[in-house]
Amino acid sequence: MAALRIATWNINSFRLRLPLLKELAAALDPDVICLQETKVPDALFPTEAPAALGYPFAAWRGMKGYNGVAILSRRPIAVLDDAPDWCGKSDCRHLAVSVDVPGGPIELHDFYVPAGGDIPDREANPKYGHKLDFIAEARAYFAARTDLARAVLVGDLNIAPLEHDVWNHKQLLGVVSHTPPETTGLAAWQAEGFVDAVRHFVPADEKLYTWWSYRNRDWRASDRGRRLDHVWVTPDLAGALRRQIVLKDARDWPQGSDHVPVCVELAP
DNA sequence: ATGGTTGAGCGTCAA
Repeated sequence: MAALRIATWNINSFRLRLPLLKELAAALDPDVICLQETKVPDALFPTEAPAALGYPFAAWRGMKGYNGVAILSRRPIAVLDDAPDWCGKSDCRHLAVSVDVPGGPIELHDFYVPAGGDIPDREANPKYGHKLDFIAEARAYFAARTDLARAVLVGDLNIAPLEHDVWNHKQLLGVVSHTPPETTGLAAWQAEGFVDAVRHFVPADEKLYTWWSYRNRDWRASDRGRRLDHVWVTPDLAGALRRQIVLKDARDWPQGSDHVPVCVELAP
């Protein structure tokens, strides 16, 4: 096959924004779509929807109210069920599949890392502690995966790791998503076997965001964004990277998510 | 420093 396009999007309610998935498919023509914050319990998942969109292979892991991940694919997938129950919470933040690709299967991980609350202090805010623990567990998991190859990791990692992944580095050093414990933790996780597929194309000194808060009156004018959504690949796939797309226009879709889709094309 | 907005699902909680 010529190319494999993998998109990731925090959809912030699968059922509410199901119509926008058609826009996403039209704009990016992805072979695989990884979603986060589906906010739909498995029993209520619209099981016919993925095929109707042109993605006959799909897997989902959801719960009531919060979290939830899903993967829609044009190519056959098989769920990999041997990953840990992260932080022992069974909270539907991770889904891993093997994607059937002519050059050999690709191991694909879809993550929704805890947002971590508002106060960057483990004692005052357990949600921040949970976030740091989650990152440490993920790092340890991939450190133990000495067999890892042809793998792609995507998702809303809820951390903007680089200085130019936020609109104001100094001002955000104390804001959850850009604090040093988070950014160093994420870098350590990535260093266990991945390269940043988007920064592979976009220089580190160039501002790049994937999320703009709902709380700004004019998100484009204020442009107080953060790069929270990521695509990583194992080094053996780095040479197969062809391009990246951050679909910024999706932030203006009617009743859109506060995150925009990120897409990477590979020639695996 | 604060508040600003959105979604799930009907209380507020989470983001």
